Amino acid sequence: MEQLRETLKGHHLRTTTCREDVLSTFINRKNALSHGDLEGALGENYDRVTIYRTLKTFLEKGIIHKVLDDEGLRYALCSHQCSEEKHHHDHIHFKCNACGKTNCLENLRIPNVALPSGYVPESFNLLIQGTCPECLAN
Amino acid sequence: MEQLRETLKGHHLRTTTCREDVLSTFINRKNALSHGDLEGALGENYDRVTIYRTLKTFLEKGIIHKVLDDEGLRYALCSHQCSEEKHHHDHIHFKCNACGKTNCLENLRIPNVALPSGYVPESFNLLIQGTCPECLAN
DNA sequence: GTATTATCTGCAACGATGTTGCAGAATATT
DNA sequence: AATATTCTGCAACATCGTTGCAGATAATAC
Repeated sequence: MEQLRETLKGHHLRTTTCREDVLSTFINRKNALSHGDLEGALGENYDRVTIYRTLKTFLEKGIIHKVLDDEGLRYALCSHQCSEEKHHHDHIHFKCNACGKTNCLENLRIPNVALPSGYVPESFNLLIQGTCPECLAN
Repeated sequence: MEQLRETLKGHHLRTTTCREDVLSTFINRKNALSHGDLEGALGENYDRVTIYRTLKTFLEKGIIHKVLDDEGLRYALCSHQCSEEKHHHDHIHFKCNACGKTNCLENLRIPNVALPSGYVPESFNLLIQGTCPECLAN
């Protein structure tokens, strides 16, 4: 509760109930969420547009980042502290084909790739699909 | 021309002018294309819906595969021979932030990633963003 | 070459997704 | 408590993607 406010203040955002609720939804569910997921969870309390704008704001402020899989666009919390100025961009995301959930594997580094000459890389984004530990156990 | 027909026949598809045109657009432009790109190129000749269905069919038959970047969904030719039964899934895509084009780096392998225990990977998809050789030269 | 069958295409309508402008509401500041 | 700032909800719109159906086209059989 109090922590949510801290996060918002730390990114120079006013604390509103919508922002608190969106943020806590990201924290409670641990996987990446689409706009639709959030609308499903909070849609009765807030307007679709407000949720879109909240996501956009969180993106710009570096609170969340985009996650892409074969189904489309989702968002996940940035655990490395990102800010408006400096985004930490390299991510590995794992999507489970059984439960459909996608999450961010925080502590892994993407190994170096030997690109053909002339290609100058700036950011890397690796999506691995397979089976997650929870689904493997069942 | 003749080659297009061969490709279509090889995937058990009827040769229609729309399919030939979509396929040759993929071959001529070498980068990944969105539905909008194809609509821009062929939209005066074919209905939007037909282009959507052509893409869907090509996907199912393993002629093209999805390419995702931060802007959305595109498609690129499968150069490794994919079929309806067996798709070759591991890809490295490079998106140039200068010209905006995305293409598939065919001959690279994605290096192994040491996943936490319990994660069973099936396919890998790496998106690298940066500057491409053409834009670097200019 | 013509008839038959299977498939593809265009049209219309619809649903989902995402954006913009603006007035009123809520927050932070004094 | 008053003010300035910024958020939110509403309405309207633009884009993207899907479905049903009738007519057109391609492959097959004759």
